[in-house]
Amino acid sequence: MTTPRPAPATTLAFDDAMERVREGGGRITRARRVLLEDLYDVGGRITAEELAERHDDIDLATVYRSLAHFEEVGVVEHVHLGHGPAAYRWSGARTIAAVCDHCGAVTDIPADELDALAARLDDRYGLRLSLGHFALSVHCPACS
Amino acid sequence: MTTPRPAPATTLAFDDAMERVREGGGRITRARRVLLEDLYDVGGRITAEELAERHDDIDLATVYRSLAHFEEVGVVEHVHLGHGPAAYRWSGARTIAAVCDHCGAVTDIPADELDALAARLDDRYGLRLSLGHFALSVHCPACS
DNA sequence: TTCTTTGCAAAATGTTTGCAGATAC
DNA sequence: GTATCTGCAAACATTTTGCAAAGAA
Repeated sequence: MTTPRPAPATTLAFDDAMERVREGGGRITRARRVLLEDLYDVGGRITAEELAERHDDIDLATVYRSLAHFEEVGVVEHVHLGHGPAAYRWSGARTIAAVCDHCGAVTDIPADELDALAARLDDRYGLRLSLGHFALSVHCPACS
Repeated sequence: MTTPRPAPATTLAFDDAMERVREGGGRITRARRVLLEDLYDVGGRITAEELAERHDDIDLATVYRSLAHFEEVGVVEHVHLGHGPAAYRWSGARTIAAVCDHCGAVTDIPADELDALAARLDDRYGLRLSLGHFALSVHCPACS
């Protein structure tokens, strides 16, 4: 089989993110630059603790504070995957997490699978589905 | 004796739940009976801490352990509403929670709004959508 | 210089566990 | 009688906060 070319992982460029961090009233410190680079490079989801482990000159509290600032200016988002710590990733990915209730496996599914639901919720209840902060709970094939 | 209780919107009868608790290898203790009655009567979602507050002769640890046992035998289910504590409710309700990212307001929507999505996820990814343990993240009308 | 951010330690929050005594069966 | 359940206290996991020193603008 041919390996499909990966879709662009994000619509948010690295330099734009830096710009937003600055515009949000924040300073570009070494810790923030390093964390932002790492989040960008990782592409997928990562916990605050994992980030701190990868940069043992950056305190976990600093990681949390940086992530909070990044979220405020919209360059990262976090999701709660059931139990355990929150998972952070670079903004703009067009997938949402489906977490297996049983084994915890995370499957990413294209966000547009939810377009119909989103339209309906908006229509009938005035609710705007928020794709970033949201995980689906499922049973994966292996656990079904 | 069995206290007759008005039936809330669930497909699981109170006596059946008691039976399941017993069949699951569990004993019917005073704490369990009281908690089960309260969960049944409340109908909606409630946190472990709220349950403990309503019954100050029952320790919070006992509440958690009882809830865990109730979940094992399928008479209650819990959902993570974003931040904060998990919320428990009697099994069998056919609604799912939509939590406002911004203000935390919870709107219950009929579970069948998700039937189409569930069918599609099963079809395309082999994932079985799990309605119990699952909250949608939204912006409510007031916060939009 | 001035205001923000950092590291460290401590607190806050939500949940789980160990243990000795109480209770259901 | 005996295995399970309970209360209490302590541990645990994740996240937040206070504060003095370091760093960005």
